[in-house]
This record gives sequence, structure tokens and C-alpha cells, in this order.
Amino acid sequence: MADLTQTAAVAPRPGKRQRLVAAAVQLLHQQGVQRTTLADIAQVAEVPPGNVYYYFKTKDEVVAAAIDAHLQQIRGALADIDARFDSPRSRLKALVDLFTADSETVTQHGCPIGTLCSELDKRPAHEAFPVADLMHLPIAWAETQFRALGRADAHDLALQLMAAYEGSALLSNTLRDPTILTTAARRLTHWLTTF
Amino acid sequence: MADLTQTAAVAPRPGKRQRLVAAAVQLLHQQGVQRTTLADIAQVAEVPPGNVYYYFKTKDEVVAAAIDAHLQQIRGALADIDARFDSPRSRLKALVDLFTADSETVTQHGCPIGTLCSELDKRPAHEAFPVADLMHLPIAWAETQFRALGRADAHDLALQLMAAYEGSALLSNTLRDPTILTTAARRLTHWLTTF
Amino acid sequence: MADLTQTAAVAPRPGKRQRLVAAAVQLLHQQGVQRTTLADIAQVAEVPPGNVYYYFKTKDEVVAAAIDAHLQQIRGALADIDARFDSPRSRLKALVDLFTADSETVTQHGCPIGTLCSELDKRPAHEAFPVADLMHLPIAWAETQFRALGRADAHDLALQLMAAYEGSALLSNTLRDPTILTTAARRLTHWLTTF
Amino acid sequence: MADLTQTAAVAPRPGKRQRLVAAAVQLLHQQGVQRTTLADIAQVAEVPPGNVYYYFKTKDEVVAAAIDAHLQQIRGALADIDARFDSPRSRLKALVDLFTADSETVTQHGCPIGTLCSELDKRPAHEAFPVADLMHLPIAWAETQFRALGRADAHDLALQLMAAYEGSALLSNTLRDPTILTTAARRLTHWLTTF
DNA sequence: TATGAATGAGCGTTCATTCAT
DNA sequence: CATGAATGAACGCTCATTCAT
Repeated sequence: MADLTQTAAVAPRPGKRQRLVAAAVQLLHQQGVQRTTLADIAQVAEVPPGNVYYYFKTKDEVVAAAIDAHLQQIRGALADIDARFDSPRSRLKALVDLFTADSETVTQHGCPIGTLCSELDKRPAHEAFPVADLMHLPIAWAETQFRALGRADAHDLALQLMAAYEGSALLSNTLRDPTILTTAARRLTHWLTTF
Repeated sequence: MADLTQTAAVAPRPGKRQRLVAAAVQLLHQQGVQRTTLADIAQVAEVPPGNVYYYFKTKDEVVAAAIDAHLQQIRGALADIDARFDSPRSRLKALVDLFTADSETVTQHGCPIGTLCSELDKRPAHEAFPVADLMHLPIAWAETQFRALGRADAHDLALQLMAAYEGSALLSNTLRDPTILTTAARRLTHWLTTF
Repeated sequence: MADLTQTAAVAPRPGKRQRLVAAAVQLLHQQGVQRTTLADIAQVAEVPPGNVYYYFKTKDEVVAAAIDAHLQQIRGALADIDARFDSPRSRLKALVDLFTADSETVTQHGCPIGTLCSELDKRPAHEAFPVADLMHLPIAWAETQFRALGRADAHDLALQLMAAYEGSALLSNTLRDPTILTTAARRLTHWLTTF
Repeated sequence: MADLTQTAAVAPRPGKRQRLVAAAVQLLHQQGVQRTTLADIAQVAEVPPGNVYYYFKTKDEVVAAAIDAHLQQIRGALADIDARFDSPRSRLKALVDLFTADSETVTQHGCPIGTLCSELDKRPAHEAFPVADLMHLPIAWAETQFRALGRADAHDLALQLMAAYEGSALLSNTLRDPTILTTAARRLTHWLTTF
């Protein structure tokens, strides 16, 4: 049978840009935006330092690419939940389950999205990044689920859900206590079951 | 008669150190730690740049002083509540009221304490700051109040309260919507009334 | 029957090198040598960046080729004058006419040859380019004409003529005033008529 | 008698900025703007590299300062001529004498002002420098002298004078022949005597 | 022959920190 | 005590040049 992965053979770039974005996502989470140098990113991605600029014109473009990667990841995760669960309630519970999937990492470095938004919002307006979407996406999705459950206050409930997660993630991180996050998740799950 | 303001004449310009700390608190909140230079702080404090090092040996000491100032402010605010209110329930409500006292500022720059913890937790362990106290203090205080109300799950409730605030503050900031914070505060107040 | 266009099929895209040189001549004039990158030249020539090095080993070789193109152009122009005019006097006037043929371009970017010589003479001796010929060629030609007119000071007159042009071109460019160049040309023409 | 140079004693900066500007003027002349690095300038000025930025915010500011130094030097030289000579004719001759005062340097590196204008005019409009004044100043001054001599075409004569100098300087530099400049100066002097 | 990708040396710039007075 | 000046390490970025295919 013929090789179906023909492009892979010719591909001159074995995911180098992809590796750079992955490294950026990781380091931005672990060290923050300001403390992460392009040399750091290049090193983790195993790419020569100067080569970063073949793929990205500026550091800000790398950050933007990392934000975009987060967006894609969120979209994918929500689509996956949609595909795997039918009822709005089970979908919301699945989201809460995602919250605790990486509780150890979140405890060490905070919520990847929350800390990114927090840091980037410190920038002056003319250097701002479109991070609001990172929050808006899961909120809008949760709102849809609550609305499907007949809740008129769907928007508020969605905000409440995300705020509970982000707040717990921050406390877990600051106090270095993963149980804060898991306890909060358990409470949220119970809430979703009973209301 | 002798000069009664003798110290004023020789002593360092009154409140110079104090002004530096106040400027640091303000700028760390608005611009973040990494983006704020000592020159920025000196300028806002109206202190000559080189003079900062008379009061602080390193930038980290300035940050530590700002953290300490936050600690004092929190202690003061909680002591003030203790003095002004008798019942645990009214005290907790007073705390929630504090949450929204600066909702506009929080919407613009996030919770001063939350964003500080978030950013400083990105540091490697050997450069860490004792920011956990900033969170621990109000949590322990709230736990005391919940316990006084006879709640066995006082610790969890305190965490839940603070997480709700920090999460709402983050969402308000990221989505630039102060109503997220005020709505959350209203819900918390109602919760404290009815439970 | 054999393919009569054999070379066209295999040979490098026709005029690729030529396009590169033309682009170099243009950009070196407009932006100067140092400010013009090989990527700029490749882009204007519509040649892939990496491909430049198939035709030229270094950037300096591209510059050398541009200088050579100027040399050819000058030789061609002078030969053309020789062919079209008989008397030395009319030939010299024809040269002066050339001076103002592109007065707008000269006003915007200076004399292509003069500015090239000016910039390249800033180089250390071991990186020098043979730009003197660019000046020497028209001077020697003018000298021949003046000599044919019986002038013993032919060399000086030739230098005077070229200096008047180059100086006017520089002033036109710096002061953004094309009339400086055209006025100078008119005076030179009158001088050639009357002396 | 009291020390009249009291400020000199306290002066914390022994002409460091001045040395930097002088080094910039020298190197910009010898190597051109683009080829001169701030490290070069710092080294010639015997100033630590990083310290340049205490006096100038950007490299462009250093260039601007060098341009300004040229302006001052020109103003000073013209004022000096005005002070030393009475008649317009002798003043113009004095200017021509200045042209050849540094004929060796001009032969090696071109006219400091002419080459600066030539190189900086290659910049895009939004990065332009105010170099026109460098040319305008001596032209306006010469025009004044010619007008004082009763010449209606004073402006043209002034342009002609400066163009003759700048053109000769360029040719001297390109052909590495100082006699081109001195011969031109002699001719100009003669012209000023006889017309 | 042709080309997208890769590479590293070097430059401008920032800023925490130190020093001389 | 106070301060303008000084310092150097490090970062973002450019670009001529090379390489693998």
C-alpha cells in the first residue's frame, strides 16, 4: 500500500515552529512572559537562538502564537466535551473535571490562562494582547449549557463557575495547596448535580 | 526657644521611604513587578534615582517592602472591621463590602494582592517572596468568623469566599467589566445572610 | 526535430542575474549601500532570497556588480554622445544635458554615482571598492573633448565640469530643490557656448 | 580674590558628553553613520559603552548632537570671518580659504558636511534628520556677502560657490587627489577677485 | 540548478546596581 | 545623608551567509 504520509517525508520543517510555540506555552506558564527570554524558548524547543526570528518577527508574535495555541486548545477541549457528552449538566461536569486534570501543575504555576491574562493585562493599552477571548470562550460555552438547562441567569452562572475555578487556582498556587483546587472542583460538581 | 522641629531639619526628608513604598505599591499594581523599574518608582515618589539605594539595598527589597505594606494594610482593615462590627456575620459582610470598594481600580488592574501573588509565584524557588501571607491573612480571619458561627467547615468556607473574590476580580479585569465583581459581591453578601 | 529553445528550458530563469543587478542599482541609489539588505534586493528583483548566492558569493559582489553596471551605463552613454555629435563642444553640451535628464530623481536621492562614491569611500582600505573609475571615466572623456578644443588646461576644465555637476546634485538633494541642478546645468551650457 | 571658576571645581562631568559628541563627529566623518557603532564612539571618547545612554537616549540622538555640533562650528566660523574681515569680498575669500584648511582630511574622508548630508538623505522621510541647515547656513551667509557686493543674482552665486566646493571635495575624495580641491579653491579665489 | 530554511555574530538598548563627592 | 553619574550584563532583533534537499 502506498505511503499515506507522503508529505511528512518531504516536510523540510519537522514541526520546528510547533516546537517553538509549545516551548513558549510551557515557559510562559512556568516563568511568566517578562521573565521568559527568547533564548529560553529556543533552548527548550531545541532551536538555535537566531532561528526563532525566521518564524516570528518579534517576541510579541511568539506570545501571540502562544495565546492562539491556548485558544485552539480550549476550542478543542470544549468540542471534545460536546462530542462525548449529551446533556448540558454532564458537559459542565466534564469541564469541572478538566479543571482538576492538571491540579499539580496548576498548584505549581497557576492556571495557564488566568496567569497569562493577569500578567498581560498589566501592559499599556497600545501593547495589549487579545487575551479576553481566552476567558470569554469557556464562559460563553458554559453559558450555553446553563441556558440549555433553562436557567435565565445562565451568564451569571457561567461567570460564577469560571470565577470559582480561577480563584481556586490562584489560591492553590499561592498557598501551594492542590487540595484547594480539588475541593473547589468537588463542590462545583456537587452544585451542578443538585441545582 | 529651641527649635522644636529639630529632627525635621536634619533627618531625611520626612516620609521619603514611605513615599517610595507607596509608589512601589501603586506601580506594582498598575504595571506589574517586572515592568516597573526603580526609576519609575523613584520618579513617582519624587525621589532622586540613586537615592533609592539608601533605603533599599536591591529592587527585591523594595518589592518586599511593598508586600509588607500590603500586609499592614490588610491587618489594619481587618482590625478595623473587628472594631466596628460585633457579629461574625456582619464582619464577613464588611469584608465583602471591601471587595467592591475599589471595583473600578480592580477592573483596570486586577486585585492588587492577587496579581502580585500571581506574578511573584512565577519566580524560581530561590528568588521567592513570602506572598502566601497576603492570602493567608484574610483567609484565617474569615475562618475565625465562620468558626464563630459554628461552622465545622470554616476553613473551606473561608477559602471559598476568597476564591470567589479573586476569581471575580480576575474576570472583571480580563473582560474589563466591573459588574462581574459587583454581582459576585452581591451574591456573596446574600449567601452570608442566608446560610 | 530537436528542441531549438534548448537553453531556455534548462538555463536559469532568463535575466535573473540582470534583474538582481538592476534592483541593486536602484536600491543602492535610493537607500544607500548599508541600509539595503540582500533581502531587499532579492524582493525587488523577484528572486528567492537564498538564490542570490547562486549568482553572487557575497553582498560585496552584488555591490561590485552594481558598480560595474554603472560603469557600463556611463560607457554606453558617452559612446552614444560620441556617435550622435561631432564637435567636442556639442558633445560636452550633450553631457550637461544628461545631467538634468533625471533631475527629479537626483533631487530625491542624489547623483547615483556621487552618493555611491561618497558612501563607499567611508570603508577601510581593505574593503574598498574601485569606485574611482566611475568618476574618472566621464572626466577623462570630457578632458578629451576640451583638449580637442585646444585647451591646455583640459584636465582642470573637465574636473571643474564634473565638480559643478556633483556639487549641484548634492545641494539639490540636500535642499530638496531641483532648480539648483537645472540652473547649474544652464550655466554650464552657457559657459560651454561662450568660452 | 575669590575663585571665579567655582562651578568648574564642582563639575561632576569633565566634558564626557562633549567627548562623546566630538568622537561622534570624527567617526561619522571617517566611517559614515551606518558603519559607526555606539561602541566605536564610546571607545574613542574613552567612555564605557553602557554610559553613552546616560547622555543620549538613542543612537539617533548622538547623530543629532553631532549635526548640531557641526551647526555650531559653522556658525562660529562664519562669525569669526565676520569679525576678522570687513569687506564682503575678503569674507568670501576667507570662506574659500577654510575650504582648503583641511584638504588632506577632506581628501581622505570627503567634506564632513557633504558626506553627512549625502548619507542621511538616504533615510526614509520619517527617520530624516534636519541636515539641510548645514548647507543652508553657509549658503545664506555667502548670499548676504554677494548681495552686499550689489549682485542681484546673489543666491545663485552662493549656490555656485558651495556647489563648486562640495563637488571638488567629492572628486578629491573619490580620486584621492587633494590638488583637485586646492586647484578649485584657487580658481574660486581668483573668481572672487576679478568678478 | 534552485530554494526555503537555518545560523550566529553583532548591534542598539534597558536597567539594576554602584560609586564619587 | 544625598545624589548625579557611571557601569556592565543581558535582552531583543537584524542580516549576511550557509546548508540540505
